[in-house]
Amino acid sequence: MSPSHIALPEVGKPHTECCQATRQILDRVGDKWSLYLIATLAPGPRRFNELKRGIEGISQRMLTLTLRGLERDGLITRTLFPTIPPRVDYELTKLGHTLLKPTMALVEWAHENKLAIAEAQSHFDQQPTS
Amino acid sequence: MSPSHIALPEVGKPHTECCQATRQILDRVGDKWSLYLIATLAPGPRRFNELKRGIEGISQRMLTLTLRGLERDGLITRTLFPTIPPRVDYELTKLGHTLLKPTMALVEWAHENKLAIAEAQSHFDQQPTS
DNA sequence: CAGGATCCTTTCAGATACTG
DNA sequence: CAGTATCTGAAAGGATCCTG
Repeated sequence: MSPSHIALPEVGKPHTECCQATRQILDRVGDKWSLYLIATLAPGPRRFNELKRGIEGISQRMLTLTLRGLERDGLITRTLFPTIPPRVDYELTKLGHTLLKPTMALVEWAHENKLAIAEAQSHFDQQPTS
Repeated sequence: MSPSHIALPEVGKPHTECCQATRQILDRVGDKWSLYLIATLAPGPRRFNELKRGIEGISQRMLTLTLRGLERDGLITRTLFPTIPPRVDYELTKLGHTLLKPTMALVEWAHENKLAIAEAQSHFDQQPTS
């Protein structure tokens, strides 16, 4: 209910509500396959089996579920061509494209800092089990 | 024994590789509690029970695990004061602070588009089960 | 105070078989 | 081709008890 323009509150404030919207997005963007799909769809529309072949390792089930989730959030569209055999195109919506930008910012951050992170990890893992 | 490093099969697309490193980050940032912790730690160091009280709903177990993960990634530091009773301060590292910026971009995106998303969702949920 | 160890329930995700 | 339905093992996560 609070019309907060700041999504991440301070300690002590009931921030469950304002963070909830963000968590939804991050759950979506950060889940196992959504990012791959968004990236794969960035250049243009793709068909179901194109995606399945393009994203190796994804199961049919997870591809379907992830596509449904993205579609439900309005990030992609699903277009059915009632031909025989049927053809379905998936494509990023405008909303999906706007998500691309902040997502890529995070991608760049990850790329720029992955060495530092890997270093921190291996250093942490070498710590004696105190 | 098992392949400890993620070896995503070659797809022929360069973005696959960058997504793999990114997925690690997004897994971290997008998991259930990390964002709350990073946000809560943004203003300054906090103690264990401060965090526990400040982030309503988090269990002790998940707080500990999430803190360990963030520490392992070099995003926060853990400082033990060997007093009695003991005191532990958690604080964002420089790396952690740099993550704040791209994260906030995503947070803002989420905030700006949550209405559109909610709308898309309710519209999707009203679709006849065809 | 700041956790570690354990149990136990829920959820996730892969494999498989079937359909318009 | 583009899915749906079901089963099952794996993993996440909460609750609880115990410790330096």
